[in-house]
Amino acid sequence: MLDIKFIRENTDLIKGAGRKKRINFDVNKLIDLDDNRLALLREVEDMRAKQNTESDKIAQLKDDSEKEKAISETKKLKEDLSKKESELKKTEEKWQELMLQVPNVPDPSVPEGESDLDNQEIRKWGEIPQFNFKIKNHIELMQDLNLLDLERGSKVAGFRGYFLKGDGALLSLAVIQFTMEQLAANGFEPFIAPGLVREESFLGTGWLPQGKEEIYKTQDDLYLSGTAEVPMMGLHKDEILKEEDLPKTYVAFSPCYRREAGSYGKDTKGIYRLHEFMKVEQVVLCEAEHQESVKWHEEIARNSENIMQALGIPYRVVVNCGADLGLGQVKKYDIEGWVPSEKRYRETHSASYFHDFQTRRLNIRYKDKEGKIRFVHSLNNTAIATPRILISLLENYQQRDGTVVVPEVLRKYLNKDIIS
RNA sequence: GGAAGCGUGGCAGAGCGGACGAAUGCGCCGCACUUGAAAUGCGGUAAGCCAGCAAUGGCUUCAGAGGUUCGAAUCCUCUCGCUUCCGCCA
Repeated sequence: MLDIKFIRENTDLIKGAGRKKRINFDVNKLIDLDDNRLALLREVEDMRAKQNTESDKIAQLKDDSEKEKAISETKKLKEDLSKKESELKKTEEKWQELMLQVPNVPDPSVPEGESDLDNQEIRKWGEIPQFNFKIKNHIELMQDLNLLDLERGSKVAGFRGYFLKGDGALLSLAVIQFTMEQLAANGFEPFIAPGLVREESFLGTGWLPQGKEEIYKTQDDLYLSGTAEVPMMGLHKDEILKEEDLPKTYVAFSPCYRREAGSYGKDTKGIYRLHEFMKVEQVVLCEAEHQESVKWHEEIARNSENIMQALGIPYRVVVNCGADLGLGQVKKYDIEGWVPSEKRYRETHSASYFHDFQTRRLNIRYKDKEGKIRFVHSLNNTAIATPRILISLLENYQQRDGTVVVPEVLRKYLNKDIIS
């Protein structure tokens, strides 16, 4: 959500944002509706003022017959008022609906583009491993090493279901534990966040209403979140924080659920695209300055790169093009890990910032040094997502004999150097 | 699952049809006293929206949504949340 005043004063920016993000949005329609809304609002407020003064007068009257006369006169006012009020309410509902569709303005540094194919690589890390033997893909590796059961996974959990087992289960936990510890050491406060979450936080983060098809809903009207971003952003909903409490830097583990609607044909094999997975997410709330957002965006990207480097997974960082940005995102970097069997990099992390787009919806504010109340800025980035990360991890570390070397930093969790 | 209670400003907590955006305390800010601090005293201190260059004025908000009433923090209904007790469970 953007400030309506900002929208009114910057219609060209909003139009440009829609174009760049390939989102259809009619700003003029919103402005017209807003004119209408403001006119109605003024009328209603005048009528209410009158009603209030009349009511006060009645309270002062001593004489009963005068009182009754005044009451019956005021009744008419009341009827007119409630008609206008319902008109205003209808307008405000329409207005709200449109307001939820206004795209946030992407940063000028975001490249133009039609799809994720137009994302631009900005840096690379790591040597792409050269294998002098026929390599296995992650599915072959994991099945041969007894780390994964996909057949029984779908028997039990349906399409895209899986069991991690043996060292596969331990490795998944190890990656989570390692990441939590790393970020905690960087001063991020560790959390285990709920996966079952109320609607508000989805609306607040911008996952709803646009992403409705992507989210599981329960019979109790709770939703299963696809990322800890949702509960963690809900954490401070309706709060006014102190400036000295900022930035809030959180690292949160949660189970994640995604319907993957609209990706039926995609990545149907293996553990790349799953309905249920586990993720450690970084969430930052900072002061409402663009430079702060930019600084923390770089910082949370670096944190994740450090994890990739510690795990020894070659990766590249891309800056996402306009069309690959969500409604609320100002700028986004994806980190993509190298997948030897596909000879390409694939997304493992996604770092974005929103300015106050989310915090306006969630009403998360702080009092600055001058005592002014402002909406905080929010950012988030994957720290690690598993089992997806195991694809790169296992494939890059495989050996001729079909065993896999455990990255140095994970050995203490598995108590072994090699998975065989 | 059953029963009872509660939800008021940054926090605690009073108010239970009109004088209430709301006592009081804490916190915070300013001033005085002090070498400085503490303590004390005095004053100030909710948010959002609309109009206005501003001063200021108006509207809304006492969990949320409806309702009763000329008038609602206060009465009614529903929803959400919290607490306690019983049952069940990890």
